[in-house]
Amino acid sequence: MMNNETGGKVRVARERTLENIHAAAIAEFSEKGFQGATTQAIAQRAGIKKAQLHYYIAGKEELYEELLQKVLKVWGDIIQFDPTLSEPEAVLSRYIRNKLSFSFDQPELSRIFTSEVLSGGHYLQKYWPQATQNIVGKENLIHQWIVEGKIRPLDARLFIMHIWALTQYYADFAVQVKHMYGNFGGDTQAREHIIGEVTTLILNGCKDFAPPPSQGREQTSDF
Amino acid sequence: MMNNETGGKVRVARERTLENIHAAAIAEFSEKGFQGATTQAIAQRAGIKKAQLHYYIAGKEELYEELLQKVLKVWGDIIQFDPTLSEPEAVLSRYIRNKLSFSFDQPELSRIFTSEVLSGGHYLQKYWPQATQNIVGKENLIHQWIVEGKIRPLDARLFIMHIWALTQYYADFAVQVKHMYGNFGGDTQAREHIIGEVTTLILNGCKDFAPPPSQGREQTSDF
DNA sequence: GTCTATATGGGGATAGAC
DNA sequence: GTCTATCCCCATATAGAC
Repeated sequence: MMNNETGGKVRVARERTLENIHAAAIAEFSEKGFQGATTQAIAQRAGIKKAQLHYYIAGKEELYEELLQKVLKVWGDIIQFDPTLSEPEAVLSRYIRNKLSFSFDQPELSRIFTSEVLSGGHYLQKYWPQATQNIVGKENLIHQWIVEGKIRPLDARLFIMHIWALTQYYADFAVQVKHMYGNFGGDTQAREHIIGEVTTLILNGCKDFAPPPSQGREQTSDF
Repeated sequence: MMNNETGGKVRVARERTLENIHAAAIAEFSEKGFQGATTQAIAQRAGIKKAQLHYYIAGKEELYEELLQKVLKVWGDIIQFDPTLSEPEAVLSRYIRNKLSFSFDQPELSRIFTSEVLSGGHYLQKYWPQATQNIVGKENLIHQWIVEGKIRPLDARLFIMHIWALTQYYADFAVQVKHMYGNFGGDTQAREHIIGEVTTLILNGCKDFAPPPSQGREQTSDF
C-alpha cells in the first residue's frame, strides 16, 4: 500500500505476469485438454515456478473456466452478422472473414473450445442457451433471404453450423492443414486465398441455380 | 495348454475382454485425450481392475497407438472416391455419405484422431505422407472434372479438405449439434436430412454457374 | 512476491498370493 | 486369469522461510 503511491508499477508487473500465465495456460489447455494439462507445465511455459503460479491463480479449474469464458466472449463480440449489411453475399463474406481470421490469429484459443466439446462440454452447460439464442438471430435473417429468393431454400440452422464448422477447421486442424497443404502461418496471400475458397464455396452453395422467372418459392426444409 | 484342446473357449473369453478394453479405451481417449485419459478409468469402464488391464495391454501408449491406427485404417478403407463412378455428383455424394455415416456411427473413434491432431499430432508423423498421397488421387480426378467443365475452377485440395471438415464436424461437435439442433442419434430421417443438406451445399458449391456456351476453361487456382 | 520443502492424492506399472 | 498390495513418480496445492 504505502510503497505504491502511484499504484502503477506493481500493478503493471502483476498484470504482465498474469498475461504470461494466460498465454501459457491457453497453449497448454488447447494442446492437452483440461485433464491432460498440468499446472507444472503451465508454470514452466510462463517462466515461473509452480508455487508462484498458485500464488496468482485460484486453481487449475478456475483458470480453465476463465479462459473458456474468454473464447465465448470474443466469439460473442466479433463473430456476428453485420447488421449494417443486408445482401447475403456481403453479410456471409464478412462473417466468414471474421471467423476465419480468428482461427488464423488465435488458433489455440479456438482449440480450447473444441477440446472442451470433445470432453463432453460439461463446462459449457450455461453457454448453450446463449449460443442457441445467438444462432436464432442469424437464422431469421437467412429465412428472410430465402423468402425473398436471394438464396435457395435450405436448412438455415444447419447452414450456419456448416459455415462455423468450415471456419473452425482451420484452427482445430491447423497441423493437418500444414502437412497436407503446406505452411501458411503469417502468409497474407495464402490466408486470402483460403478465405476466398471458403467464401466462394459457401456463396455458391446457397445460390439459387435456375430461379423460376419470378415466383415466390417455399422453403422445403422442415427441420 | 492341456485344458484347452479345442482352442476355443479360452481364446474367445480373452478376445471378449480385449474388445471391452478397446471400447472402453476408445471412449476414454476420445474424451480426455492421450494425456488426460487414465488406465484406471479405462479399466473401470471395461469392468475390470487396473492390474487386470495391464495384464492384457502392453501399456497405455501402445493401446493408444493401436486405436489410432484403427481409425486410420478404417478411413483408408472406407472413405475413398468410388472408382466405378465417374460423374462428380455421384462420386461426391457417395463420399459424403460414407464419411458422414462413419461420423454418426463411430463418433468416438473419429474424435481420437481429432484429439491427437489438437495435441500436435506427434503420433501421426508416419501418417501424413500416406494421407497426402491419398488426397493427391482425389485431387487428380477433380482437376479432370474442372478441365472437362463439369465443375467450376477451384482449389481441388482445399475442396477435399473442406468436405472432410464438414463431415468430421458431426463427430467432433456432436455435443454442440445435439444442443443447437436437437438430438439426432439413431434417427434415420434426421441423418438423411443432414446428409442431404451437406451434399447439396457441396454439390452446389462446386457447380459452374453460367458456363460459357462451349469453350474450354482454365483452372484459375494456382495453389 | 518468490523460493524450498512438503503434504496428500492419484498416475502407470508390477509382484506375488490365490 | 484375477486379485491385493506395493513401488515410484508426478499431480495439485499449501506452508513457511526469505
